[in-house]
Amino acid sequence: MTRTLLDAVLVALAEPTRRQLLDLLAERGEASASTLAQALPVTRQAVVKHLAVLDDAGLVSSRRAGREVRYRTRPERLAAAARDLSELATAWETRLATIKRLAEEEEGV
Amino acid sequence: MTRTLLDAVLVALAEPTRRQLLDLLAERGEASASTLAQALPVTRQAVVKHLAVLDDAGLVSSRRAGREVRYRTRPERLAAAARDLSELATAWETRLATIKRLAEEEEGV
DNA sequence: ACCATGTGCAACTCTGTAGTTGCACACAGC
DNA sequence: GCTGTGTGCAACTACAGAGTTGCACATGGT
Repeated sequence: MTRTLLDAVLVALAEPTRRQLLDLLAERGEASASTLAQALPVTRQAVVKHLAVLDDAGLVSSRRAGREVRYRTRPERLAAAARDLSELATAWETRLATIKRLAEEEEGV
Repeated sequence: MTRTLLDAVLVALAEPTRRQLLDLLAERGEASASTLAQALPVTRQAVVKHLAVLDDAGLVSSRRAGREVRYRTRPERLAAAARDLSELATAWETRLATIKRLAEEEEGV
């Protein structure tokens, strides 16, 4: 189970500002913390912290380009998280179907 | 866009205790707050609050049975959230692919 | 060498919320 | 009727994290 990683993704996505950052990054392809901060009602430092959380969750990656650090999204990681949730949903459905079947059997006896 | 609903789901799932509650519910099919609290290191009241959050996100439903209230998971809502995230991932991928193509064209000039 | 811009680190404030306790009410069984 | 157990509501505590400010360091351009 990639349980710990999925947890990190969910925590990262639970924050509105972080989702906004991801939107901006998806839009621009690549951007620095300073540039992103200009488009948001928060300081650069706040943006840096959010990007760190997103990085821990694997949702963004960063590279140095001269004196600035550029971030970009990592769609595969989000896709993986989506798959994990989908699997979880399927597991629940199966469980509920089994319970329903058992209930009907008991009723039949 | 079911953006607001997806938000609620993400916030709900970001909490470890809430995910545990969902696990327990998926396991048992149906359970009351008091019963669930016995399996967790928190009080019934804490469980009730968490269940309220999960209910707001549409991840669980409840029904009265005599003097107790029984909760169960709603797999369709989780599945829907998974689909939304998947679509988002696809959108990012498309965007990145476009940017990459543009970069290569410019390089070609 | 100097200046402008971008980043990194640390300490601080403050709001949200997870969790608690205490008590009142509701229902099932005796 | 009384008593168990389960639920509902309200006030409170406490901690995590979102955001800030201030300053030091690094890099590119002139």
